[in-house]
Amino acid sequence: MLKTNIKEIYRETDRFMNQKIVVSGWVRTIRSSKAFGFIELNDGTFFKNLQIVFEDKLKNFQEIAKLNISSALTVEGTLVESPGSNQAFELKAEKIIIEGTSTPDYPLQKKRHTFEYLRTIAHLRPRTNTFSAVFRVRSLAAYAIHKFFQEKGFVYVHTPIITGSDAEGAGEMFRVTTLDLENPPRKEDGTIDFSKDFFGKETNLTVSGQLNVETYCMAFKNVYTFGPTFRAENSNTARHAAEFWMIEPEMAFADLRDNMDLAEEMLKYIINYVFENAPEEMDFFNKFIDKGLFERLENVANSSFEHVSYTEAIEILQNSKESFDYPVKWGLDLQTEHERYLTEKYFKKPVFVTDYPKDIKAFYMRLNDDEKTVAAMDLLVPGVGEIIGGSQREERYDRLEQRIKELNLNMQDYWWYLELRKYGGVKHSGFGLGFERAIMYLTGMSNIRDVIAFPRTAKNADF
RNA sequence: UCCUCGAUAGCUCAAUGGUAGAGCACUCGGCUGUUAACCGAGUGGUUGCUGGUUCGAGCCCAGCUCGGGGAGCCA
Repeated sequence: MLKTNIKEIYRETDRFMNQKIVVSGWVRTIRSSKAFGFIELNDGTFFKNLQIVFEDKLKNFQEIAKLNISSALTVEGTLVESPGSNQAFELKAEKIIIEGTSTPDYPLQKKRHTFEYLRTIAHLRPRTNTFSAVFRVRSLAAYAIHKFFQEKGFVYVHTPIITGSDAEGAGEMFRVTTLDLENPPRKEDGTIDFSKDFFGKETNLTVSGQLNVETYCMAFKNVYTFGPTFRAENSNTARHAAEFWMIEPEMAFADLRDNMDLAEEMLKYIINYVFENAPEEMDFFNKFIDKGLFERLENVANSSFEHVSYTEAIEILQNSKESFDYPVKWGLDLQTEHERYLTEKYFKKPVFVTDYPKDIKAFYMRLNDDEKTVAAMDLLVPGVGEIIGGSQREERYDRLEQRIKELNLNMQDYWWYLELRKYGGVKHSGFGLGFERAIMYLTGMSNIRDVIAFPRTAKNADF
């Protein structure tokens, strides 16, 4: 008797055909008549189910026929060719052991549910086809990212989750404190005395590992972080979460062009890896979630990404016949409608927009020779929008110091960041990839809440 | 946070200001190859919350809560 899982049966069918096997899994649906019935069994190892045929010669036939959905079973039997048209093989049951029962009020029907409803049962939704596919792809994509960087010799750095500085002003932060909020210690002037707090200073959850990872970049040359990130923005969109995962590579001796090449190579690598390792899941997305998915991803995997400077992008937008709600003018940031036009209508593929005006970008980005723009890049992709944001970093001590002053940031907070420029500072570049946005792009899922297991968004931290 | 649409049975949705309905799920019965199985019968409701208008409110008005879509912030 061969104990196996359903993935193996699909992948190595010949090895199991006409053999006695044992599988354990959960009931997705039961169809029964007087003397026989069919069970769709899913054991979690594979997207597809295994059809079980059971007949009334089983001692517990009546009991099996009445099982509720999601009951857990161990089935012994022989794998045989199936006369049905929807599956090549099926398991003819000789013994069925009920491992765990379910009840009639099981909230998941055999019918389609809305994603909104499934969010209210986040503990059960991984049992649905869609979430089974999304979260297997998510796992594979995470592995592909590590594989990609490790194969290139990048060192994985775990940057801190709790931070003592407002790293880059990248957004509102979540406070970390052990102070009694009802009655916090106060200084003589009435303000809260954070020297009494756990760390002896104000601390928050990180909004980016970038500044920390740059320190390891100057020691290991090529590094990356991959971890949770927190933004306390009151964002109510399908693309924002308060807790999300971000990949941030950083390369020494690399300019903006090297940076973009890495981003492009990485995205293509992930796409190819997922296609190779989750073909059934990708098929499902293409059929039921986003009918243009294959075409789009194949287009991306097989073509070169576009490159356009911010200044050129402004000209393209100004010369277009589109009527935009927001003004297009050099110096103003691109609006979502502008980004969509560029990537979805004009280029119809991923496009890097580079060299933005310095006033709309972060302090650490390298000032270009024109003194007006910085070596920044955003990667825009059809359907999702901005998926990557990166830059070549300002490696010149005096320039960086000047930018910190100009923006009225506290120089003291950046002393160690500045010292990287003092002791063998070299040109270096990096970017941030929003992991959930990458998963949305890979699967065609349109809401970030449906590509992260337990989404944390404004007014929602259930489960 | 702003704009906009919405909230009715377990789920997905109907219902001119005048008796709250369907499909699916569920329960019972039938069915010897099903594929969201099929056929018959049955159970199931404080119409999101609070207040108002009206002889009468699921429907009209106000506020609130939550959700969808769009925008801002960004990844």
